[in-house]
Amino acid sequence: MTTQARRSVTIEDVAQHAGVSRAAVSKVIRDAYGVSDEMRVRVTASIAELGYRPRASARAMRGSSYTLGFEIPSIHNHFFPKIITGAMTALAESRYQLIIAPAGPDHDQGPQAIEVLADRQVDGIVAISSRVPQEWLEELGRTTPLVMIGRHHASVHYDTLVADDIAGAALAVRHLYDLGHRRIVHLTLAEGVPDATSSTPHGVRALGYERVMRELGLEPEFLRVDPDDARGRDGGESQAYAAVFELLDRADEPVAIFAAHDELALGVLRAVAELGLSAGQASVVGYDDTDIAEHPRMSLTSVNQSGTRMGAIAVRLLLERIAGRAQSVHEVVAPKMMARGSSAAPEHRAHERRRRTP
Amino acid sequence: MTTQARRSVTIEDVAQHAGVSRAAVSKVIRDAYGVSDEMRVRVTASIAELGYRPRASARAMRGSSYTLGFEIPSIHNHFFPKIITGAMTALAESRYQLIIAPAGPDHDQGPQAIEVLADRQVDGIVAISSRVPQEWLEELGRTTPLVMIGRHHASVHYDTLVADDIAGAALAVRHLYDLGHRRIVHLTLAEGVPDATSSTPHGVRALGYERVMRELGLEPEFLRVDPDDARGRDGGESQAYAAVFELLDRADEPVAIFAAHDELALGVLRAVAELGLSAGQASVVGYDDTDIAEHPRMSLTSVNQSGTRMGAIAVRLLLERIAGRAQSVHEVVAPKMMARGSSAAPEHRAHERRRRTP
DNA sequence: AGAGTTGTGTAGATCGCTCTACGTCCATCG
DNA sequence: CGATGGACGTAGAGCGATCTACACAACTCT
Repeated sequence: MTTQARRSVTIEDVAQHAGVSRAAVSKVIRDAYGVSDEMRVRVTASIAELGYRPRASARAMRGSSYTLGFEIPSIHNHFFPKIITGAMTALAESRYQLIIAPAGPDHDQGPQAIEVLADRQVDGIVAISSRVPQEWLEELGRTTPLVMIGRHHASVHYDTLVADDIAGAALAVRHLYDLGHRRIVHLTLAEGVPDATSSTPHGVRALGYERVMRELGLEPEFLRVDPDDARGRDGGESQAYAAVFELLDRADEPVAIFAAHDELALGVLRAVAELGLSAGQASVVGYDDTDIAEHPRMSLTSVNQSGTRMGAIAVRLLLERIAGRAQSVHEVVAPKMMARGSSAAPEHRAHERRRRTP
Repeated sequence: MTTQARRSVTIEDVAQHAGVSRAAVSKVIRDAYGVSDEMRVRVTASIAELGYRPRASARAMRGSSYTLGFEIPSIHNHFFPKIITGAMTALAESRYQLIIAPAGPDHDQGPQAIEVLADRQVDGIVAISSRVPQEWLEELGRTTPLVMIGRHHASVHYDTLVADDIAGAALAVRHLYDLGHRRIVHLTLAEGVPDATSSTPHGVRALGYERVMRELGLEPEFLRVDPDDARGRDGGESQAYAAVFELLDRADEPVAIFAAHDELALGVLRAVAELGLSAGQASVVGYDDTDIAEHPRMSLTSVNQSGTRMGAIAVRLLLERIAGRAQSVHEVVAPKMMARGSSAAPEHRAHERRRRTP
């Protein structure tokens, strides 16, 4: 294990050490056709002895970089780590490595993080950001294998993977309805926020919410927050808190709140906690079933869209694409309801009319 | 904005379009010396018109890839995103991009994630994993700018950045002592787990704990968990839960538990919640002050080591290194106590001797 | 005026790998 | 026995950038 400090060991060094050509070494490390057993053994030994590691950037120039890139819109939303975990597990035995490019705090940096990956010549990209124009993605998908998570529209040049958000929203609303709630408010992103178009998870959840509410003969009631308002990099938790605090403070009857994702739901729970309301007085349902939801102190009812499975599927789709599949695929996974303590049968507040201000 | 689908636009295309040499274009994009205003304008225009983006892998072959790599040991520990956030903010105005390589679920993959970054020819690496041998890092630091977070030992070939874990542990213990607690248990990682040597955060916290306990005339009492036991990728939360459940179930007197990090503390809180104990009966202090600690439903007392600041400092150190600084630096940041509801003055349990089993 | 400076641009080598094309050896076959 | 074809290796071009020279003006000094 002689390691020379100055310049690190290249394929040339290995070739010389093994007494063969560069091409031969290349074949061995790529497990390509045309290598005898004897040669494979010899080269492998040299590689080990010299501690050689092929440089991804050099490989990327002609062949592949053996790297898959994941773009995640926010490093704070605990849902994304689930996807990554699923992806890493799926990738464990493969020769591919995974790197993550987080989108910057300025949310308009939609494509930027994805470009970072493309510039790095990754062999394929999984992206989640909903704030990226469709055409832009089509363009990218034309040259790079691409899987978009959370796009309800199928595409020609890239694969899409999405949870059935209509069904998920229905699960949430029905759960609350079955508990006995009749005032069910949907907390979601402000219109104008690019996420909220109909093809995005939030947009579709809102749609599903509205649809089920009407089916149930209830009047939809939206509460919208704009996470961009906050320079507070918390994904809307504090906006949700403020908006819901006001709403709940005003309300005298039981209210159920269906938040478009757990981050928002946490803000809701904060307001509920500060107002000292019970789950019956203010029921909360989140979306994503992030790790923390299950904690007994949180006990947040949430819709699970199995992030780990999505991560694994995304990887599978991407590898298929890289392997050559031409036509695009649109996969949909089914969500599950996770009922917990934050939602309960409606319970009327004591008659002393309480009102507080933050 | 004519974008040719087939082969993407290279520096050669830009050069031809602008009627200059490749070298000239290269100078412009690197903002290098020897470009006239007139040329800069012309080239910039061509770049914009063609939608040219330099490929990081090609750049990396001779120059730099303008990429910094962050290795994080676990995608689940909510402390690390804080560091990333700080780093991204610090990097916002620079030409450098940030990518993340998460360590795999198998914890022995210490160096692997770091190697992934090194193989990608990043210009510098910030790594957090404590499960990497010192010599290995020295070797790496010899060839690549490297900042290690959470290493208490200074090094010759890389910079180190650490919070004062002795002081942090003292803050935690003193806080509990001042509340009136006398039985203060330290929940930390099992010996044998590589993290727990004296140079790692957990090792040093344990050391600090022991030291302060003795100063206060109290007997240290360790409770150790081994996160590797769990194939449960939860960073020890479930082990912590199990261990503490048993301890608390047995105890009749108030117990204070100082957990080595918030992830463990959440497990403790889970046990506390299930046993229905008050903060006075079982006080909990965590470490890292992750986002969730501050939530009123959690209200976890925790030691804050300002992850965002650490991220920003790490970036600064790395950029200094890249710029040429030769001798290594060892920075220490001071922790802060965040007292919240999970810790309270000891309160004796009601006399009916309760005992439950999971 | 000749010799330095600057300032600006280009040519061409080079980074470390992969890939195509081709050469060689050897066994098999008509 | 020469042709055929498969197995195994090698040579050398090429990927897209950067970087080191160096050329050529246009100025500025003696």
